[in-house]
Amino acid sequence: MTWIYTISDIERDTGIAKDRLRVWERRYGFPLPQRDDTQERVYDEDQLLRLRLIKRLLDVGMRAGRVVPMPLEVLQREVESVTTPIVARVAAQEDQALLAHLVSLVKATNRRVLHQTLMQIIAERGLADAIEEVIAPLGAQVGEFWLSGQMAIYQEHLFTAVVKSVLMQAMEQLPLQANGKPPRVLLATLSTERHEVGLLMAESMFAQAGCERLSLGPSMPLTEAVTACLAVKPDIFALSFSSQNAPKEVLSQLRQLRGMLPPETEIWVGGSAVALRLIPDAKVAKVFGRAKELRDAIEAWRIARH
Amino acid sequence: MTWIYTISDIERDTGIAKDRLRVWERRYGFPLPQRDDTQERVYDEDQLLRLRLIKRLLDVGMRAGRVVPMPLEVLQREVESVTTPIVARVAAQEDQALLAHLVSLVKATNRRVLHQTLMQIIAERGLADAIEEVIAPLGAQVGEFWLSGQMAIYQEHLFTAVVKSVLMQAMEQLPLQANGKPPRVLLATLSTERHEVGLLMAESMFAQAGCERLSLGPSMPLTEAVTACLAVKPDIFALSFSSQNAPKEVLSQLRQLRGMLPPETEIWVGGSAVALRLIPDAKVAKVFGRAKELRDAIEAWRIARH
DNA sequence: ATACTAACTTGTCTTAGACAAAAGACAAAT
DNA sequence: ATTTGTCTTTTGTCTAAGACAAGTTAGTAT
Repeated sequence: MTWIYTISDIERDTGIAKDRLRVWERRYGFPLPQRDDTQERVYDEDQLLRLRLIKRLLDVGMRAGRVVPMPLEVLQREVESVTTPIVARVAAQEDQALLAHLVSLVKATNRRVLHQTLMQIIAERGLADAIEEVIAPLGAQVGEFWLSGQMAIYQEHLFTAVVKSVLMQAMEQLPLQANGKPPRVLLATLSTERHEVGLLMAESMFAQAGCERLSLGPSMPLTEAVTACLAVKPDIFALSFSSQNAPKEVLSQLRQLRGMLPPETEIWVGGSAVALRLIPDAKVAKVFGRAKELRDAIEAWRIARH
Repeated sequence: MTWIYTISDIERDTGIAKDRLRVWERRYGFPLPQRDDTQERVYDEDQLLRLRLIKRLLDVGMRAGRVVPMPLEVLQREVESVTTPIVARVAAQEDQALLAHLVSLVKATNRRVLHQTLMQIIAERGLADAIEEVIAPLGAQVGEFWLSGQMAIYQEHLFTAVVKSVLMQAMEQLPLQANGKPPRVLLATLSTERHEVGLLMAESMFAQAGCERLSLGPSMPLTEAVTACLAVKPDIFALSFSSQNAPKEVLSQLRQLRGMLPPETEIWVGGSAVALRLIPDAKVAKVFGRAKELRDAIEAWRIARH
């Protein structure tokens, strides 16, 4: 079965605005969709696939003029060279077999066994290490498979659903005595961000450290996040940005936030958004690349403040 | 503090496309935003509030030409007359005090007590009744408060986060022997839908009935939902549509689905979308207005098939 | 090397016109 | 009294090309 898509479909799927698609067509000659009987654009599967890859490369900071005209094979090579090192980096050698097994569970849509296996890994290694060593790398790998067309979207959704459920369950099962300690943390994701898993992983790290936490969930408008922060007055406002976010958007939002929040509220950010690597110093926000840094930082905060 | 908004901000917040905002301005004279130094539209808080109410009325089927020019007070009256009966209907008299208490917990952002109270209610009444009698009505009430400006968005997000966590926890705690029975159910929300809670409530009902279930989570593209369904081959494909969905969009998606799925796969839909009330017969999909109907339908399915 | 300016890139806004699909109105037929 | 068919109006979304600001790169001067 081969599908065709309207410009709205393409916008919804890729997150590339209609205006942007039209102007690429005008400037770079791609995508050049067919037209239907009323002269409206009709895109095909190949173009959608290419556009997904293009979006990924733009998200890591490449420029449209270079990326948009690339043929499919070049795009695939570039995307692979961008994502593979990340996956290789995050997973330790001895866990590669485990990861391969988990990936096969995702591909087999075996929800129950996947859930059980992950819960068991958490029980063995502890929540923080399980996230750092297994769940986060697995997420990166699933994302890569989806992007390269080796995994259907529904399998990726299934994986996300299982991880959400596992993390929530694990947080509830943490020993109660480890609860309610400072710092008080408010967690959220800003309005453009729809990926909830990164936020849940961060929340899990705070939960394991016994912090008093309040998660607003995904997609808070910036102004509302400020309102929430002024009402809740947390010690730390923690945000997660996935690689789907445009770098300039991320930086501008963070700068706005820093300006609107009282200086005693620290802003901590994490996630795979490239923009985070560009944040110059700790004046705007504290950036976390790996889960373990977060654990250390909570420790450091407690020593500094108490 | 008073904020101003660009046309992009308004689109993100209300879900009304830029084109639509511009054409309303041309045709109905509202919203008539200020212009900044480069002649770009600048909207204010009042206009945003009015547009939110307008969106709600359009979602229940009113026409733009009538609704868009309405002054604020009329809009508020209309919205109230549309939502109040729903809230009044779903909550039993004896639970009104409990609901008021829960609402006050949401307003006080008291996550922990809200979570505990809801878990306790589930323990007392069972998952299905707790949803039907308390959680669903509470959700309707929170939504109404948000819409009328009596509750901040972050409080609504907080409520959503707590409900998600409570339902997931409750599902995990269900007795194991009640698991894995037919019908096999695949759950999802289509691409335009971002509200996950309705889906979780449905999943909870299936879980309590012991069904083997697989949730794909929110925002599946239609074509991918079909792919998933063909791969998983469930007895029932369950979908949730919130009132945010445009009626014609919902109906068209359901008709497409019915055409693409094998006839032995039943389509069950629920949620507050108005379009669902328009579905003529059971040929396209089975519609559920209340949680209890779902329980009966599962029972009926089992009797019919086994 | 560093800093400053100039040129280029790129996304998003602008305009106004066209049109298809949905909804409403209304008459004719059952 | 309800249904059916046709005509009109409403409404959202598409189209085009131009403008421009913010970001990036390149080139020159210090």
